[in-house]
Amino acid sequence: MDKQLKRMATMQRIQTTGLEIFYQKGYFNTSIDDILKELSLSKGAFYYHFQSKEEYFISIVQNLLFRKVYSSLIEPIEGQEDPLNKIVACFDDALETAEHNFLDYGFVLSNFITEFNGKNPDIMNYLQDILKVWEVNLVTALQKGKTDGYVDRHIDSEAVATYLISSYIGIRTLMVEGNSKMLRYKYIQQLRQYFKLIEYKEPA
Amino acid sequence: MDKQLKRMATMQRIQTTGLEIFYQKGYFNTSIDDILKELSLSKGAFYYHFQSKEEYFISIVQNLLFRKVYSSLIEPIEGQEDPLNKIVACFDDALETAEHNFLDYGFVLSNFITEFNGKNPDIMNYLQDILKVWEVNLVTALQKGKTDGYVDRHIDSEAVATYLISSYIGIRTLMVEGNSKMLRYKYIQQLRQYFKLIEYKEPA
DNA sequence: AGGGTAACAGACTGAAAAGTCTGTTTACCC
DNA sequence: GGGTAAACAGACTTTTCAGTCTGTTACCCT
Repeated sequence: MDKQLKRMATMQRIQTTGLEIFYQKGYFNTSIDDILKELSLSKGAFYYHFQSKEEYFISIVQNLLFRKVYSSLIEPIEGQEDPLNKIVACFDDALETAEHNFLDYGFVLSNFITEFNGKNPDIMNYLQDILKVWEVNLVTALQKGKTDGYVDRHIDSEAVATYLISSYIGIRTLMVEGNSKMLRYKYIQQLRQYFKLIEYKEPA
Repeated sequence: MDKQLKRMATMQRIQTTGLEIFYQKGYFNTSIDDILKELSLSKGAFYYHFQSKEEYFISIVQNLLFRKVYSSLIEPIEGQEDPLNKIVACFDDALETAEHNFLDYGFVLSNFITEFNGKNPDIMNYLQDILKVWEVNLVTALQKGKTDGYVDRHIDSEAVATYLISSYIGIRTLMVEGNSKMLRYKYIQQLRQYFKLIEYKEPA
């Protein structure tokens, strides 16, 4: 195989597996050996490609996590008509993947934010940047919804975006306890209710 | 000092400091030595009172965390008239203490749930029990609100309770990034909006 | 007052984990 | 096909940490 390609492939492999295990066990509770065992790879290989555990984790955040959050939670809404329904559909999709124990990257993100809060400001910045992109994009979608006649002009888009993200993070935290199907159903139900307040009303 | 009292006092001291440091640094990232250094106490003293780090943590959850969650988030609502306004006031209070970097126990709880998820089922049970008590109590308050004429009879109390807890946990996760005053304001604003849907409406 | 036990001190042990270093294999180039 | 550097293997070092163990102090009871 081409060496450049091989290098890329190996790094990808190490990062992908790392994200899964860091998510499952937490950063501080996961050893490099845990990941290498899963990969049947040696220490030498790892430290050939990455300088340290921290630099390795940051590369995962930037390369994998950011892109995944973008493609699963931002792109499906970006530039679309009818933002409210798109948001509901997008959140519901993400929660469904979470139900089947796959990675739900919005939650992975908030999980890491919780873990690194107050412990590693450097990593926190990278994580919060993703959160900001998400928030900015929701605000943009809501504003566009106003001009397109889908969203009530009087609402505070930033407040709504904040409320949306917080409720999403919260419901995913609750979903870890198991009864996730019911929780998802209840959550989406209440989200639709909430959106009734926000949607454009025909002027009387 | 009476020996029994001294024993209680020392254990309390160890537990209180432990909760603070575990919250700040995380369970897995905190060593017993960290806590003992803060207390100027020895290993011998610690292991005289507690069997292991795990048993120690569980005692903190049951003795301190449970009671604090109860007194800060459950008791203020329990049995009161006008549950919706009581809930807003209670959440606002808790978020205000969080702003000043004091311990907000609802968040401490969800923090630990995030940290122990998938890692320690035993501890998870103790944590989720607290969450259940919180939820049950909100449901009860909402139901009582229905009979007392404060809450719309058509709402799904369990769904609302779930939504409340999740949004609270979520907003606290977001508040770690600093701009907490604004976040709190936006959150409470949207919460009031949401409650307009739920409150009792005079029959036409 | 002094024996006994609870409460505590702190050195020690063993395991785990991040990172290093030296040696080996594999792929590319001439 | 042999030289070279990239890619990897794995033993080793150093630190950290949970838990142990032996010794010491403080308090209580008779």
